Amino acid sequence: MKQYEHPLVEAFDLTAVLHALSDPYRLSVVQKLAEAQPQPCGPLQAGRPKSSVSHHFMVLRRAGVVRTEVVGALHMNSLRDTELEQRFPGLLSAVLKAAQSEQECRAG
Amino acid sequence: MKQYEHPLVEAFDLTAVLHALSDPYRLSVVQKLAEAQPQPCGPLQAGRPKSSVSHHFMVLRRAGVVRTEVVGALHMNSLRDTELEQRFPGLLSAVLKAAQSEQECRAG
DNA sequence: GCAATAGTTCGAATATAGTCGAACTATTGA
DNA sequence: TCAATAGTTCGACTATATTCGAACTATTGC
Repeated sequence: MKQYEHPLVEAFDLTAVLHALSDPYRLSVVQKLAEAQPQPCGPLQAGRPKSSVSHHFMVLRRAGVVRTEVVGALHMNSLRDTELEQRFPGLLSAVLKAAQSEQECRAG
Repeated sequence: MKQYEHPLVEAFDLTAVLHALSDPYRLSVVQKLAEAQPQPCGPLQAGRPKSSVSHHFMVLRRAGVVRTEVVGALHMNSLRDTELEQRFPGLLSAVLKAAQSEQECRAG
């Protein structure tokens, strides 16, 4: 039951966080995690091949956006929202609000 | 004195904005514009070749982060901060605060 | 132990981004 | 008109990201 490495809050890099959030699939994952935490990768696959999903989770983890805990056979993902809020106050919530308002705009 | 095209606020794309802000040089440009607006490209070059600077300003413009007005021989750049605030409230200010706090952290 | 499930890793292919010099356009000021 | 300045555009190159299938590891439940 080996666990993942996650960067410390002090080591968060703003451009890495912004880059992690700048991909549509990864942003959708973050939105879904914001609604229900933690979640394994499965329900977040959205039809992609597993290797692609795995890659995107790695990007999110390395940026400090997501924490993954291995629980039995499942890799449970959650947002590092309090840590992000501590390091970059207001950033994640602004992005989540923006993402939601954008979706509502597109919906009409 | 031909002017540039800029996307309408309604056409702003969140992932494009995040991507525009996720590059260290572009983020530094945004920070400098936040301190003094408008500014031509020259003082923001930071030692880069002009073609590279031009490319980054194009990315910022296309995302809606920056507006460029041609004034004589100068291309004056300013942040579209009120428009960004209107479309994605709190986003730009959170990014700017984060960028500044990160710099202060690194400085010690 | 064995099949099924969850997810990673590898490797190769493709796509997107960034970099830079050189040639170009537009404007200014002499 | 001419030289100088500001910035763009082009094209080639490099670097980084993304995608995907296939092989792999770990865990569960039977």
